[in-house]
Amino acid sequence: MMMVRKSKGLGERHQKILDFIASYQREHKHPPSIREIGESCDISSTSVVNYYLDQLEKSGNIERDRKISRGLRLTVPTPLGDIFRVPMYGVIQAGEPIPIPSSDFNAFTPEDSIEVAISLMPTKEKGKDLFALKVQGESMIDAMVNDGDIVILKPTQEARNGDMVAVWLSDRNETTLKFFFKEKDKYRLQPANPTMQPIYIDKSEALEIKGKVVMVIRKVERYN
Amino acid sequence: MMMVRKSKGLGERHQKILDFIASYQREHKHPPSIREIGESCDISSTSVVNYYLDQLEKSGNIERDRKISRGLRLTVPTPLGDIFRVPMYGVIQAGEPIPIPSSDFNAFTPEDSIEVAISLMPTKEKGKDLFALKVQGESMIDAMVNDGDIVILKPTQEARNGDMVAVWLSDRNETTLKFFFKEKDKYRLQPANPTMQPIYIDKSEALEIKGKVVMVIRKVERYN
DNA sequence: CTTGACACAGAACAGGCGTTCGGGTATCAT
DNA sequence: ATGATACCCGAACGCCTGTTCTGTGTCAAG
Repeated sequence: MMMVRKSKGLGERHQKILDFIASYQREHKHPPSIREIGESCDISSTSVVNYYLDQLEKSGNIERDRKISRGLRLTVPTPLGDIFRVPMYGVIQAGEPIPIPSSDFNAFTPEDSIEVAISLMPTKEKGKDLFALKVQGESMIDAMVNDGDIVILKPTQEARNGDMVAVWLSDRNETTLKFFFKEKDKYRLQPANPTMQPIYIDKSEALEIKGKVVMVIRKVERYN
Repeated sequence: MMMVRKSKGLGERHQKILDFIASYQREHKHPPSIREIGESCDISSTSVVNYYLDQLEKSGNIERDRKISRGLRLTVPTPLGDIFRVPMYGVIQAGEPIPIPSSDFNAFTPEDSIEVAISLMPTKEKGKDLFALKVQGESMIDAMVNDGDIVILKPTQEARNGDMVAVWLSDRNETTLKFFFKEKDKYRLQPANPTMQPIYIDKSEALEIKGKVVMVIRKVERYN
């Protein structure tokens, strides 16, 4: 029978070392030395630290530049704090409902995500629940959003006046992006294009706010 | 009279060291040592490298952790390789010419720049000469570009058919963003909004292409 | 011409740091 | 009991690296 002294994968010691590297890196802007890891994790011998680092490297948790001082870094969690990864959940188009993320945390694949510099994020909208959709079709030109644009949304069912929202009008079977205003007995949906007229939705009509638009990104490719 | 051996600020050597640190960091994921800097920049003595690093630290270009191997990092240009810094050169609006960067390298202040994740850059358009402009006014709605949007441009005087260009029509005293097509005896400037009609510019008219639009970023704020 | 700031070289020092080696001590299967 | 395995210690080795000190040549100012 196999020995089960440690739960086969990462032991407590491994995790502690990983955590220390991350926090040390945040604080000092550079990785710790072997001896510093040892002190922090109550390991009195550098060889033991080295022993664990070897394992962490084999298991893919860290990378090491041998022979180079402090030449180790975390691989998995992308410690670089300047970038924000937003999962891409699909497309948004006029005739289809908006694919919003399921309530539980589904592990999103990094392949299907886009990166945004956090300095570009508006108004500290840095909630971890943002998601992105790719615009399909030219049905949202009145929102100044073109085919192929990427819209970044924050899932919400409520909106404040002036927010740009993604709504599903089930009566009309239509998805649209508009600025949202609640008025006396109706909702006013104002296109982003100031030359275009708003549409009014009676409160009796179904209006499902699916998310708030935070950002639009357009990679300008060749005209087709 | 003052000595003018070096142009008072950062000399050529300083810049070379700064560049080397950035490229080394990108490649090795950790900063270079003093001796590595020396080899790369043709400085045979570590003391001279140290001498320059001291100056770069005093001038605020780098930070150093003394006594610690490779304990230096760039402060200003964000050496992390996943992000791209684009200088912001001003505003673009219909009635004014486009402020293109002066041909010589003018040191841009990081305050007036935006960061873009490198993974967002279209089609390897990662030339170092990109610049950004903030759109002022609602005169470019036919290009699907709204007031407050940020356009990222690549300076050029020529365009291929289908490129989206920023042009200055001196006859009309107008700046505009359009898709560019060269036809028999005229230029066709096609709005991004497919519901709008193109305008035609006779080749006798002055048409100055100032740059190619690479990307448009819109931070969606509250409607005003 | 002298002075002094400046840019640089070279060497030496000392500590930082990764590496390695010989030796321990548990736990578990045979 | 015995060996295998995992875990751990301490010390030594030696390169890596930042630091510092002495010296040299240049150039502008007094």
